[in-house]
Amino acid sequence: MNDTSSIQVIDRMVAVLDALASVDKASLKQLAGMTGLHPSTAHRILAAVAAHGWVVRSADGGYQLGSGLSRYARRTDQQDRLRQLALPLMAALRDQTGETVNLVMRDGDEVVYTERAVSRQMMRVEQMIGSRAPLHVTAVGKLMLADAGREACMAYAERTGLPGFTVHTLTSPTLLWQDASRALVRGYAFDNEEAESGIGCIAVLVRDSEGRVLAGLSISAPRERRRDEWAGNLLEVAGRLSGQMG
Amino acid sequence: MNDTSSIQVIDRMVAVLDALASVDKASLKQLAGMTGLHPSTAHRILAAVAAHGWVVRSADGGYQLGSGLSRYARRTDQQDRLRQLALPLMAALRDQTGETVNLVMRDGDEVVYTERAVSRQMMRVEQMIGSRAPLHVTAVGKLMLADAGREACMAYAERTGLPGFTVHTLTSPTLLWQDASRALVRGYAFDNEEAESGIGCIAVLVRDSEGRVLAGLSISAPRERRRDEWAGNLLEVAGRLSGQMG
DNA sequence: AAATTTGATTTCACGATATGAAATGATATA
DNA sequence: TATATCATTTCATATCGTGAAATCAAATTT
Repeated sequence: MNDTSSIQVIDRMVAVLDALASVDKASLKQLAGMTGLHPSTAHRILAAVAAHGWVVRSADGGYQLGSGLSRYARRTDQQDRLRQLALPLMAALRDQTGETVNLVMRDGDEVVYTERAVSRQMMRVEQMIGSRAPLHVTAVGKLMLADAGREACMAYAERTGLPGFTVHTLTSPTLLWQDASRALVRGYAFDNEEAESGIGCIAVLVRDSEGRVLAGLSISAPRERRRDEWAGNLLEVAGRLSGQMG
Repeated sequence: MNDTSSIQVIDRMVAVLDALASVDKASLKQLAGMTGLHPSTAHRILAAVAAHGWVVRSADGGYQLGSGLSRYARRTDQQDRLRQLALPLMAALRDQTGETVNLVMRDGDEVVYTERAVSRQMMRVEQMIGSRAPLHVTAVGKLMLADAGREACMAYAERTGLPGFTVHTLTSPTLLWQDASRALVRGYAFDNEEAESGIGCIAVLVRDSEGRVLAGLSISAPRERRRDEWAGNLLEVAGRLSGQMG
């Protein structure tokens, strides 16, 4: 890893930590050798990161990665784990319904399509992974707005002005809140051609064990092929995911 | 967190990452405010860590912790998770057998007692958490030696000289290898007063899904109370733990 | 549209700070 | 005991990170 950024010490520190991650445990000399750093420099860097619990020293003086690093990983690890756990379940859901299944996460005032299992039919709905959409035009987004509460939802409406995408887009704050809050209570939300004409969705939220929203799960299909019964399947998968996430 | 180590930038970087970890997402100005750093400094530090994937920028320019950090956390997180998962199972095992159950990890040429469920009987075996013992005098240690292979076991024997702790300690390299390798095949190992007179153990290994050894699980009891049947219980718990560890 | 504000980013001269050679300590090895 | 090996500390030096200020980019107001 010879990436170089603007701060030398940080690059070197990353090199040391990477070296340490690749071997579980190492002596100062080994680490200095692996990174090409002067032992004195490696020592100083290790002492600095050790002071923050990022590395610990075992009885024989060897260095190991410490538990202090896990506080940063929790969130991102959780997302990776969720993705991994979700993928097979999403594929199964795609096979049951024949339609595209999306795993969607929130970023600011948008949802991001994070993972998907694409329908195998000729006519199908397909979002690019990484693509984005405003909260109020997607089924998942509406659930997330509702979950954030009336106040936050209204603030969102004011902030964005609820731009219309189709004639069906909910562009009135009160209508949006009504629709969203009802969906939240019900447990699943619809998108009736609110983002794109001819396309309909059903979505549910995936939560962690403390009830915090991690992501949304949705099925996107041509409007006339969408079946309301799929809500049940979605809820079951979401429940299973919630259970599997610590 | 005003810990100060020997390297200023690293302290500041930790402060920035901690701030970021506490809020999920933040702007440059917010982070500079939270850490008391000059925006310019915060910006440079963020750019440096971003170059290594430690933080990422979302669509609206906000900073978030990135997945680049998870590579460091995997190992230590795994240990924490194992401990958490093991504790209730260990308590159940303690209640079934009435004896002390230990979760033991390897560190160099020693095993470390990491977690335990202590027997409630008047006469019981009790190791301090964090205490250590050489590999060849413990049941878990012998399994780990065998798992590392004949060569590594012999190297260990040469390196340490297999110091004797009791008259029962295996101080001959070939006897040690025989005993250990047989135990590995069988799936569980005994310690017949090899570490301390009057104390006997049974132990098994806990592995991850790829078969790597994560830890050992042992029951320690006064020699005459030890029951060979406990091996079955231990194996069942170890298997369940292996299954629950990704 | 133009003007204003706010925040992000870049620049740059300065001096604090990380550097690494060498000395010292601490342990293992012969 | 002597010798070697590795970890740690010291310290003079120049490098490297710093932060004030300038610039750039957007959002907001007039």
